[in-house]
Amino acid sequence: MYIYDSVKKEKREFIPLKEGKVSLYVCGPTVYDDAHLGHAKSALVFDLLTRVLRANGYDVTYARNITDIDDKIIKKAQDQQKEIKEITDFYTDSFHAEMAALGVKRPDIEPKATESLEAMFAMTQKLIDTDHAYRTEEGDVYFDTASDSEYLSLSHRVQDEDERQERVVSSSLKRNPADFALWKSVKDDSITFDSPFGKGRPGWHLECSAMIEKHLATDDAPYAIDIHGGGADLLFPHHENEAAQTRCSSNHALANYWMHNGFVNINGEKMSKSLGNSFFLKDALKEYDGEVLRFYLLSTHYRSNFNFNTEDLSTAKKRLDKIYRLKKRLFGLAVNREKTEFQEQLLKLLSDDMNISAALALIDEMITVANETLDTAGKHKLLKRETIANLAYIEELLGFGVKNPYEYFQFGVDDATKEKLAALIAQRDAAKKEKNFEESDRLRDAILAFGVNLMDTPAGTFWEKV
RNA sequence: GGUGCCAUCGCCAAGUGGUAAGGCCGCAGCCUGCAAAGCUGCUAUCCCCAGUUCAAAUCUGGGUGGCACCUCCA
Repeated sequence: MYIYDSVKKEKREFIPLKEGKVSLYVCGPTVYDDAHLGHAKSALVFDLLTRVLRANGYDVTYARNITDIDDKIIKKAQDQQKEIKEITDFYTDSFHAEMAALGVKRPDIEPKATESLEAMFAMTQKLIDTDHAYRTEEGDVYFDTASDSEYLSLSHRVQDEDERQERVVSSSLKRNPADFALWKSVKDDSITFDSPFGKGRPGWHLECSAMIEKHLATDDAPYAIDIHGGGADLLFPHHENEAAQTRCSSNHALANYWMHNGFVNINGEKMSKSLGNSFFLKDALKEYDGEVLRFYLLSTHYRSNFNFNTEDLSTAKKRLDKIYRLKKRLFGLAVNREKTEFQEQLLKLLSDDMNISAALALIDEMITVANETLDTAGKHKLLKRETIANLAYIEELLGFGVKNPYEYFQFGVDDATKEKLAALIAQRDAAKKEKNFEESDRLRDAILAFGVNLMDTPAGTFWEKV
């Protein structure tokens, strides 16, 4: 297994801290709004990673947090006059539902900030005790970046001279502009949490470090966890700060490997609230099968920036369709788990920093060979058995082709339409039988008008939603 | 301004020193009553310039063009 380490900036052979085991932590969503395609990309990438690691025999513990304390959440709660929990539960539930639609498996651990406050207090206290953090007159607790000689070693940033020299600006009582909050004191009567440092809210960066210590870290290793992942934008400052907190409050560095997934843009532009081009998953899932979105978002290497557009999406669907059509040809035959050369090669390609393009090329090749053989020698027992095993392997490793192939091709078609189509097809079959091709072609046009494709096969006539 | 990433067929996209994967689109053909699906065949010398090398898309230097991050952000 090889992984590109985005901190060391090179592809490295993956060697776990503990033989046979992998601890993985990924920064999850802040649940104050609906998830967009970027959240989906990140979740999909690390879902694939865990599948590949497990296929390689590793015992993986995968944690992805839910940030349920945040100024934006609090603001929304205040605006809508709701309890903070009402907001976070709502968006957490929809996040889970949408991830399920994408075939993203639930992480083993899903820690929430609200359930990890004690761990955050402990870490903050430790940092204060060791002079890596300080309290201001206003009651805030800041991490003292100057106290960490390795600060910025993660993102390889060079601290600006002016920035370093800059003195405390107006309201802030920070010693250094780069210092970040571990605990933000809140004096008004808005939503706060009690802590040994007074009423307030925890800093965002603190949450991940504390959760990792609480749920995943092993003390006798040089790193708390094997792999830390997240979106490319999190490297600085979020991960930099996380790493600093952990380094200064424990006897280990945070993570041995760092993985950052590329961004999803819409028509060449970054998704953002201000541009008004955020593409929410809930909207995408109304129009497209979750598995099509999964296939599309995973079809480009995880580190590349991804330019979402509907043309490429439909191209991706056509590629996924091929898997399902082959599945249709073998529908009803007994599933088996026979090991094949193809499976070995597929895993090898995905184990090379998740080379999805090479993996998909291999799959297409397998499909073509299978179709070709089925065309010419329909009774090929061994090939059928192996192909079924290969498709099952693709389902497990990549999560592609997991649905019933007939239902897959009926996405978004209501029952009334299905009945109409069935009736029209029956009429057309009858006309064909009488060799009344004028009538059968007329009926075909009527069927195609429903936005479906028609295909005559030895097993009968079937339609597919285009 | 600082730091970093990228530039491969009409589109998407692998390959990172040994002579260009795959998908979509297109064209021709097989199959089909005709289609659809499936199959076969055809389609690029890798942004520009210079260099290193027996050999470069792949390394080095210089251009040009795009993008990201710089303390809200997957």
